[in-house]
Amino acid sequence: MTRTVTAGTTDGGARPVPQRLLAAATRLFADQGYDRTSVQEIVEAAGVTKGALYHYFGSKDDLLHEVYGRVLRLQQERLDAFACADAPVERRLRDAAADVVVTTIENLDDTKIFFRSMHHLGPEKHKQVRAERRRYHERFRALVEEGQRVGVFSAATPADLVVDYHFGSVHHLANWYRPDGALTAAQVADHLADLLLRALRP
Amino acid sequence: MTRTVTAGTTDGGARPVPQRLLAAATRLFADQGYDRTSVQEIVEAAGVTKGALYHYFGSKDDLLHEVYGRVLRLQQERLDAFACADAPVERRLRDAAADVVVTTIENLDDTKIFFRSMHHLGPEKHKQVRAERRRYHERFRALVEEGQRVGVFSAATPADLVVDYHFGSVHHLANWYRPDGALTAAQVADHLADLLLRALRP
Amino acid sequence: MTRTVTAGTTDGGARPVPQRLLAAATRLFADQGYDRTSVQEIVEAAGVTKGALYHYFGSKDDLLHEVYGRVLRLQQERLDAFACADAPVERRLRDAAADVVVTTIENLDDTKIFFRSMHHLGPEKHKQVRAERRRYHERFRALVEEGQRVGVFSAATPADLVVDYHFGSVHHLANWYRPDGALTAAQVADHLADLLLRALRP
Amino acid sequence: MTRTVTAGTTDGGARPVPQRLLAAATRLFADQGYDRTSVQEIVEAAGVTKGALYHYFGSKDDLLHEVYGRVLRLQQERLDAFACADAPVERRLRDAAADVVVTTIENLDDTKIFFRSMHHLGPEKHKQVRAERRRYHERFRALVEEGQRVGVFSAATPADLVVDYHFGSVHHLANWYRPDGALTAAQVADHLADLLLRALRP
DNA sequence: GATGAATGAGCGTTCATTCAT
DNA sequence: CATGAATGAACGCTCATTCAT
Repeated sequence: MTRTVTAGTTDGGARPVPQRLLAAATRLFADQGYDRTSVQEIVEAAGVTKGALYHYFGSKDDLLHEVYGRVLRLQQERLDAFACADAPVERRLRDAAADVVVTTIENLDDTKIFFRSMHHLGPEKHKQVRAERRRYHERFRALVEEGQRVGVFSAATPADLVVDYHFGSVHHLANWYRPDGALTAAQVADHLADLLLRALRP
Repeated sequence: MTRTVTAGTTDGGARPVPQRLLAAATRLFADQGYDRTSVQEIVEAAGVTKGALYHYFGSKDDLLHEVYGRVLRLQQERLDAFACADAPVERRLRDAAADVVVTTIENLDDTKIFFRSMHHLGPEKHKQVRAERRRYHERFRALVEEGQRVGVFSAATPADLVVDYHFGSVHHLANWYRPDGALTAAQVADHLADLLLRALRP
Repeated sequence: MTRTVTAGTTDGGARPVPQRLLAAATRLFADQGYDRTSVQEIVEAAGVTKGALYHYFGSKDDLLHEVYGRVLRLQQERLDAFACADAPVERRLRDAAADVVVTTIENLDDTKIFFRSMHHLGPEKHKQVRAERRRYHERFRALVEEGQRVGVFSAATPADLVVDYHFGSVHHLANWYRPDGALTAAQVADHLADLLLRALRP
Repeated sequence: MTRTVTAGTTDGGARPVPQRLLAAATRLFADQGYDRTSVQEIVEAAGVTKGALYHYFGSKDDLLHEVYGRVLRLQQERLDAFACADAPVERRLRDAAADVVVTTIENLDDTKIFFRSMHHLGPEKHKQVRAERRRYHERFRALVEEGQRVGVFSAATPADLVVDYHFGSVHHLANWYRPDGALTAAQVADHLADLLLRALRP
């Protein structure tokens, strides 16, 4: 029951309330988990009251759903761009595989939320997110299958499993990657894409 | 599925109370998440009362900690066995990589809990689990490094990253693997170990 | 169902805003009760915004008070007309008793609100309504007493009690009368007036 | 989800907690209405905490349901006793009609709640209460019909309507009867039963 | 060893009302 | 005239934990 947001606040150039709420919720959900984050904490972090939150969002669950919508839209768009590029399939897969790593690292909070809190969505929203996730998976799988068909990738492993293998490592980034660590996002992306392509060598 | 009776069973033939509680908690935590599972649900599922739970466990948190202890112990033991085996390093790594997949699938509930509920542990228990997890990671990494040193594995990718790559896919199993799906645990393990080894080909 | 336009209608042909609000509130209060009806629901049903409601009415409470005012005025007027008619007292009482039944059934929503929501009015409005109600009661009682005095009605029962006996059954209509039931409003009115007159036979 | 209450408190001879809660709720519901009475008020009046209330009752709604259960049971039992008595039908109806007045006056709070708050029950409980109420109505109607059949009562009015006529006045008692008024409960009962019987004279 | 009544703090949510525009 | 964002207080309810028995 998300209400459409048309205008923002005017007080002193601050970001509009719904965006402030979404940002606060994203950070808190990622840090503490969905269940451990109270609505009170969110509104305090955003500097508004509960009433304001429920003016823009139908429920705490809705807030989570919005986060999912944002990250799903972003990733799908980027994947589409790479998959449709005019390049050999091994190049397109490599670029897509590396890009999802970079994008994930740049939005680590969203990713943490994505994989840890999916089951907190109500059944209907859960189903919707799973469907969008599925589309994403299949787009990626199509690339792998294309490469296997034309013979540049080994067909020893089912394409589905290959996709889950790679996404597993992407998902796992939220568990170990630290921005102040030894590797930049681009370096990690390069290595992980490399591992995928090497694993697919015929 | 162990049936070892260690402490005072009162109602002849049933498993002792602490084990019944642990089993009930494991299933419920995996199905609904730690926060969504009430102590009341656990004791009802185990067929005891709250008093009994608090007799054996100091807190709900303790219950979770016990689950972690069990799975960590199990995985460490198995890895140690494979790592110390008398075989070429590529064989030892392959066996270890495949075994963690099988073990994970056989204990999917524990794995779900492991990755989704770590942040529910209190700080000191959290630290303890992370330390044990680290030891496990390093044991595995040592195998990769050994292979790289002796030249049977490519050294293009840092060993740490290789380990996280593989464990990412293992962790991800809880998100997609279904016992009634197309592939058996052994087949999945074979494929994933294969992908790892192929990615490491010099 | 009046279509009298008293104040600034803006959107050609629709009833003015205050009347739309009052009608919406009446229906909702009767269906769900005063407390279960939110101001938001009322304004949505009336097709206006909250600001508009608070422009015309001081509070939600005010809305309820208006409903009371309308029904009280209507019933008092009708009773006065029957009581002052030029006819024998038994005829006048009978007609008045039957008319209040018909009027009540024709405005069942108002009646539901009347008896269920009186205690939701603020103290001074409550007192005011009770006073008007009292006047109505006394007007009716006067008819009974008149008949008792002239001997056409039995004086075995105090007139006050007779009035409450009849009004009890009128009040109760909202609990059981259904427009699609076996009896028309007129038939019910006839029967109830009959019972009253028969009970008063000397 | 009412839990069965097996034992009470031991501190100082006070009534057990569930009974204290029920008594407090009854009084408050009658005085202020169901919606206007907060759970907080109830527990404060009963001298316990919310947790205690929810230990014994599944919901606020449950509390209301218990009140209904008590009054329905009581009235049905009394009606049954009078209806089955060994006496002419006019005597049995008169006694039953008078008794329900006395019982109602003695439990005016319950009656207020009964007629004003029925629609606050959830659909399932509502249906159940309506069914029990229906049984009561039919038992009473059977008495009227019996009298009409044997000719001691006029058959001019449908028996159903006669019953609603009388119950209307009983229901209405909560709106006007005051214990410190001019009439005792027995006197009011006598008069109202009288009116009913006189209305039914052939 | 085990019970279950009771606590107390906190939860997500609702809502009549206000007020700058 | 009318809007709708925002408030602030209250709501019904949950739950891990304690403790007298």
